[in-house]
Amino acid sequence: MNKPLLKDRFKQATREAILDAASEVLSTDAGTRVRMEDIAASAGIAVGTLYNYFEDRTALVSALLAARMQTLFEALESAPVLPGAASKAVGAGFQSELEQFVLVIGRHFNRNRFLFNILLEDEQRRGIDASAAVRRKTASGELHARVERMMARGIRGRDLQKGDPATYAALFVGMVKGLTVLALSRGGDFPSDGPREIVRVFMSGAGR
Amino acid sequence: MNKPLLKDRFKQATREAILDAASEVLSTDAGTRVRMEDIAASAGIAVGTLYNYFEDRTALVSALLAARMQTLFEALESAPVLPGAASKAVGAGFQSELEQFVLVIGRHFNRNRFLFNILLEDEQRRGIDASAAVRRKTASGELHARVERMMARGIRGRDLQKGDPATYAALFVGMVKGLTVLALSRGGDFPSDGPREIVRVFMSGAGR
Amino acid sequence: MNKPLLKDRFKQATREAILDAASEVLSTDAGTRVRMEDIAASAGIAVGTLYNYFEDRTALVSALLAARMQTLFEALESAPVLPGAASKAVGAGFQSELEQFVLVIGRHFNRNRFLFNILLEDEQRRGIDASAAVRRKTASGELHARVERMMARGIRGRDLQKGDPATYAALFVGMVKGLTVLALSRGGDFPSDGPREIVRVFMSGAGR
Amino acid sequence: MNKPLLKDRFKQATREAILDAASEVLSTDAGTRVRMEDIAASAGIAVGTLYNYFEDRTALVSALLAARMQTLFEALESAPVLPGAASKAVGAGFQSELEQFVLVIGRHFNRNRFLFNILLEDEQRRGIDASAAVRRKTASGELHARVERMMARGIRGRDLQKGDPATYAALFVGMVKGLTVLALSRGGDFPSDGPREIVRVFMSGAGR
DNA sequence: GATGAATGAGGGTTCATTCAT
DNA sequence: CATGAATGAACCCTCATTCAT
Repeated sequence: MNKPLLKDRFKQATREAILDAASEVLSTDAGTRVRMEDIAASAGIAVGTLYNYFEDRTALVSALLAARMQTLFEALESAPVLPGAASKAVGAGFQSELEQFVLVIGRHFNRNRFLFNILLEDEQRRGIDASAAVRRKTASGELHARVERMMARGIRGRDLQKGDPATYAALFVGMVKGLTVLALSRGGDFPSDGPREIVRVFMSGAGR
Repeated sequence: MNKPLLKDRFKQATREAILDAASEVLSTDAGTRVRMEDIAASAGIAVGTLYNYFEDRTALVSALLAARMQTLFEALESAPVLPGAASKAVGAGFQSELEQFVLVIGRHFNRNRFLFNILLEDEQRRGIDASAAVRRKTASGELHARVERMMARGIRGRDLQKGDPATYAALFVGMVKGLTVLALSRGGDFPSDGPREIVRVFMSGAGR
Repeated sequence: MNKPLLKDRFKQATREAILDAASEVLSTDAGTRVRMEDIAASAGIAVGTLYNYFEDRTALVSALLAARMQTLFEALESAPVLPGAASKAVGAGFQSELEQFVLVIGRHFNRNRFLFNILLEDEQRRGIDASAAVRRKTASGELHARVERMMARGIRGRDLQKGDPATYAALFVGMVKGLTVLALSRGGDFPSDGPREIVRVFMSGAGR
Repeated sequence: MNKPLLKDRFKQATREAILDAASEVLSTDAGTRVRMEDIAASAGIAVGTLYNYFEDRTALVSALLAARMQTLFEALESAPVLPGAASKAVGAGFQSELEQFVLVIGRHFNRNRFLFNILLEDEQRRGIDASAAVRRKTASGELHARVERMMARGIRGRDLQKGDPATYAALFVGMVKGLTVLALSRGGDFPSDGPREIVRVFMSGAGR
């Protein structure tokens, strides 16, 4: 009998519907503190129901963030090597990896504008408890850690000049965010040539 | 008669004292919602008095942001050319300008951690009304505009490769923010070699 | 055909199981607000089912109280005369009756601690509508009425001095409750020598 | 300058006005859970104001109870010896003390019907944490302790037969409550001959 | 009839803003 | 002009009750 299974599936679906609704409201009313009632309305359910799926407001927001980051991480994981990336040019592999990374993130941001808001909130909160353990748990902390590993690999593989991987990661992620902010402020999507631009500047510089 | 002048001066001083207090609590209790009462307490005055100087909470925060950005802009304006910057190397002038820029911003962030939080909030709100006019009025918008002008100059002066000045600005500012976030998360100050690192990567790239 | 009879019997059994469960949680979590869900969980059924057996929360609690009082009243009714009570001493019969009464009540309280809580709630509600008719319907009102009849009998039978039977009843019941509260506060049972003590003081006084 | 003093006095007066209002509502809507909004309305102030004087709902109710018990205890303390109490009859002093005690309590209950409700709530809560330390802190616990001391004194002074002072106290307080409940149910005041009746029965018994 | 998720009115609490002193 | 208590709209959360399965 698979009844319980079906139920679980339904429950899971509802959870996700709620998260989608929350995402929706968070994207629309960016910057304003979103009320539980709005999330419920957006999901087409009653306030009380929210509490059948999430302990409280904080739990809901955390779950939303975690879910979206989870998706992002999976996308990053399964990113196919860029066509033509298996080029012979020195460092082509690493550059492709970086471009792929930015591409996936850009796409993700396009679909989850709210994510950006949450991520920023996340960073603000950083000041409060900045222990490494806590940092790792935050979404942006985890993202940073991944990039840092990539950078360390780049250094080891002689694709990058020697330097602090964390600093490289910070600069690189900063560029991605910078371009995202620009896109947001222009009301458009993350530009399609963004990945190439970022990687070009990051690897070879903007100077002549 | 200069009485009104004195009064105005006093009034101005009080305004600034309030802004300092607000800055203080906003930096300290970053991430937690700061109440008007907290700001008043930090300034050593009564809540009601706040409203004699600022229309409402939003006005106060905006004024704080504007004041600090004003200071920042003045500092950027009056930034002395770096010693030895008048070097003969091609592009040295532009690079110095960039380094100087980052240096001043870094210093500023060290003194106004709260600024970072506010700036982030600022960006979040962007989504709501992203018209260029509005954008220009926001603090980070103005900052971006300045950098964009710098980049345009760099392109014209052949210090930078051809490209979209806004994009260059976004990447550059992004790097600065990235390093700031890293510093915050490490609980330290903006690194003293930050300016050089950023400009190096931005101009020449991190690749080999 | 006796099917409906069986059904009724089953229904009655379920009702009682629910009341037992309610009694259980009300005794355990005395003082804390007991939720319908708690009662259902304790009974091992679903919340919705509760409403198949009782109109609403109030009805359930009332039924519980009524059932237990019913049991108490039956126990009082069928109380066997105390062994050796048929003594020759003047008033021995009446005293025995009182002792028996307290004994049965004490036993009952030991098994239904919750009862005490409910009874107290009951009294609180008294203030709202204190008409005699209503009073008679409440559990403690009925209890009081019974004691009052006993006292009236005592007066007629010259076991008690002349006086207001209701007042005698109030004092007597008050003593029983007093000893119960003491037992509860000590975390123990109603003391086995309680009946004798109460009747001794009530009949002969504590003075020398 | 006595301004702060005046202010404190005003603040204190407001606190008491709030407590009076709460008392009023608690007496009127006996048995129903009283809402903060009702207390505020009854006090003629806004909800928010309540929180300027009391931490939260619990604090308010506790303060009310404590204040009223405080008044009661002071009344008990300062109770004048009953006229004619200095009689020569053996035990007259002790009996007077008891009567005086009941008289004061009865009067108090007449003015603070709500108190009764709270006290009962108090007892219900007893079951949860019945440690002696906690018990002493509750209002009814303190009342009981006082009576117990009186009883111990009575035993030592040979006014009472030997026995457990706590038990005597429980029986005595029970009688007082019993008579109070009777009065409440009749919608009247604590009877003026109540003290005499109670003490008569307690000391000499109701039997012939 | 049993189930338990959905409902939504209701209650406690917070805090930006006002205004009498 | 400063003060800070008063205000009350707004928000989060609970839980008795309903109803589709």
